Amino acid sequence: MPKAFDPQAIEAGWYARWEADGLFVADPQSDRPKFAMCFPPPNITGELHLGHALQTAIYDLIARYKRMAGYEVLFLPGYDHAALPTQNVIERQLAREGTTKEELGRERFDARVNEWYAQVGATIINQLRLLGASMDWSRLRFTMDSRYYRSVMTAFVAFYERGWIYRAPRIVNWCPHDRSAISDLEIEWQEHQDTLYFIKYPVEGGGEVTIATVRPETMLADTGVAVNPEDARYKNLVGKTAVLPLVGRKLPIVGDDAVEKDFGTGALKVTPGHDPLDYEIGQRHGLEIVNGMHPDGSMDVPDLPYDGLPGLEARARVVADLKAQGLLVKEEPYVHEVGHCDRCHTIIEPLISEQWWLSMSELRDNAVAASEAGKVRWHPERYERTYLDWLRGLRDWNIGRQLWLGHRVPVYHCANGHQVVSVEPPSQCTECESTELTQDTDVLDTWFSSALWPFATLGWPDETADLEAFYPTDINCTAREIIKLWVSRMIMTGLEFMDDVPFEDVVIHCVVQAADGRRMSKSLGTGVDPRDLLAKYGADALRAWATSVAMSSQDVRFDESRVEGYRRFCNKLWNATRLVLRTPGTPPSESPGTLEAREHLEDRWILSRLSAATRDITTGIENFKFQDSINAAYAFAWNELCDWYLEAVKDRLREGDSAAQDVAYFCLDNLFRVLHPFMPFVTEELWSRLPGERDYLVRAEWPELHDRYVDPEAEVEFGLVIGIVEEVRGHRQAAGAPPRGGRLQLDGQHDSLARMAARLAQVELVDELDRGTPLAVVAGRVSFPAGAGDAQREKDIKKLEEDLAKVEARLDNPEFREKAPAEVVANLEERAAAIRQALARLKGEDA
RNA sequence: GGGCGGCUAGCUCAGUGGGAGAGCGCUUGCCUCACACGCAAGAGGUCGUUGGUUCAAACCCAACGCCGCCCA
Repeated sequence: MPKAFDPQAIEAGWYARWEADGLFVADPQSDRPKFAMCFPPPNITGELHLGHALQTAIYDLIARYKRMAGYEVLFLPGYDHAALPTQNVIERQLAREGTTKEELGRERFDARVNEWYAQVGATIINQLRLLGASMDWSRLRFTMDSRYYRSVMTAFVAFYERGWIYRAPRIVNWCPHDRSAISDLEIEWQEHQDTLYFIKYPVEGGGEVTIATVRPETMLADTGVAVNPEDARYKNLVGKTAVLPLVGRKLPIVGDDAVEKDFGTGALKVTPGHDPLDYEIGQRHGLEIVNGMHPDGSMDVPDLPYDGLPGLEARARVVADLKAQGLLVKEEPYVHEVGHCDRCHTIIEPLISEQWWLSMSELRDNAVAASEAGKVRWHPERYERTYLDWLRGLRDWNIGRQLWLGHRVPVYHCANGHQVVSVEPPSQCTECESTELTQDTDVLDTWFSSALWPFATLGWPDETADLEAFYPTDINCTAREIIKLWVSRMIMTGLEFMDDVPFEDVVIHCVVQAADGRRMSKSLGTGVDPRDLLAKYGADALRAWATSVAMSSQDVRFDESRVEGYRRFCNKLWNATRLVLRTPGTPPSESPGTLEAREHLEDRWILSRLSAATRDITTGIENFKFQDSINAAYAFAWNELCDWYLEAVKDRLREGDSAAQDVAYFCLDNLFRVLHPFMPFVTEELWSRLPGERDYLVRAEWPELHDRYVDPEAEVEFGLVIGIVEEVRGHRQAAGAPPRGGRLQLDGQHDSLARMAARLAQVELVDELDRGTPLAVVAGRVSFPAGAGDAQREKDIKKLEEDLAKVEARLDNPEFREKAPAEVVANLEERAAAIRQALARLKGEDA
């Protein structure tokens, strides 16, 4: 067995064996209780990032734990076509090649997309394997698979037939680069240094009104002017008509409460075609809607010199012309938030557009009711409120996108203007029997298809065995920002089509930031590639780190040294196993387990600690407090098993003592089991090296809590041994004595413990100290030949005296004695006594 | 403007009412026949500020300050 742990040497081999032996394939017919999770499908835009690694680690730890705990586990993988981002990636590639999708045409573009799917899909799958994700690859799903496609179409048609899908013109967020509507959840707000322009609009019958705007080019589509009816400055203008400069259009002046008196001049130009608030004002006052923009963001103002100009150029021309006409009153610097497409970073233009909408009223109400009935539990709980607040204010969902990539809306238009909606392409119009049918060119918002993920992946709308066995799934784990985009929508569609919530627990994990607190992103150069970390530290270390931070109450800054720490932990496990394995003689045939005849204190102690650790690790996972689990396992393995137990039994092991072997193997066996969900590779490897017939650790049983090994007496006694050893070492080092040697005098009360301590501390036991300066320790006195630690003793005495003063001050307070619980008072008194005793020994008085 | 989270050791973070913790880093001594990816011993913190509740506050309440996220 090599001296050091090398993750690269073992990881690929184990994953291949697990997969080849079908350990992750779920059986819907199994008698075991079912446990299912559908992995959130990563976007097929490229490689997985550190956030995916963290999420995968959480999912997989739960999957592996449940598998060991006796469940039939389905952990279903897949990926998402992510229409808008993927189209962006491919368009960028085409641009580098000097072409465009329009030049390519639909058909060749589709071929190109399919190539991309194959390539990136393979990359994603490979990365999930490298992380050790125990996914059922036989059930791999892609949102563009033909089966999945049919699920999406079926859902659309079902909604349509309920009358919830309709087409209507509304203000939407338009990305001029992608030439598509996007969701308001896909907008990034950035602060811009802009200019606020003050422009005079003449009023018919004399006078003028000055408005303020940061987007003067949109004035070309103005259809009104609005003022607050309470505003004394403008009261007399309401009902009059302004004349739009540069255009000459007549603009009714209306009074509307939505106008802020304090902004700009208090008078607002109203552009219902290009601003959501203006749209509402326009609706209230019956103002005309003018669309002044082409889909690519250039101006659509026929007969005006600005027609066809890109937005910013039009702005410059408009401003120059206004200035020339003396209508530009002034310009002021102005800082405000501007919306950008979160995929291509183009400035979003609100514009009026005809879109497909899904009515949310009933879906929303059902989802709210389900939540209020407690059918979904949130971890941490506070996210339930965030979710509900958003849900209650939910408006109809724009499900249409004007993209080339995605699920085409299953709406077919016939030559006579009829509309047929059908899962399969119809051969003729249902109304006029025309066979000239063309499919609507819109595709669906990607979230429409991913909203169906927990049941479409299981075969819906067919009544499959998987659906029967595994729906509803159990847990969904994701980042905050996905709650609205995805989690809420899965809950709504699950209730609608499956009549049940898609999962019972929602686990929200933290977001990993760069070390300097900035967002991790490739474009900022702040990203960390998980593959580099895997190469340096191994999958186990990366996963252990991920699970230790995932449930932090706020986002965490990435700290590579913590990943490195877990690699060292793997190495520690490796070497602890080496130590036990080199034990001579035949290992106990029935190990682990025949541990009833325990004579040695250290055996009783470590088994008691093992029981406590197992309990902490198990409850940590059950309560989604993964950091508690990994911390408990780490502390047990390193600070108890390695630092104390193995040190204490080294001699026994060397002599082939079968009880010590038995306990040591039992502890390692159990430790590898409870660590397996966190660090699957190294635990599988080491477990397989333990003696005896062994199947895979993947399907070994989760350990019981071993209550019979809980042994408070052993914990107290071994605690004393530890105390003596630490004190001896402390004094020895303070005295500048060599690491071994010195003398310890027995006190007659703790002699057997002192003997064990003397062995561990490598100090000589004597009946009577004869020279050197004696120093007191719990079980006697210790002395060292050279120097002796007077300075240390003085420090110790001082510290103890301070402690004692604090404790006594509290005990002297009559109110404390009166009102505090009796056990608290007793506990404090014990502490005071212990400190006094220690002081007495240190001062050389006999206690 | 509203909401949420955070402020604890040099760094990254645990810790929900009675003795301030971990990992890494730092100092010192050790290649002790599992491990130098190690062993041992240490140093280091008025728990953001100010009030309040309580016999007792890092923890509960209020206000404020700063950092971050979400929504408008």
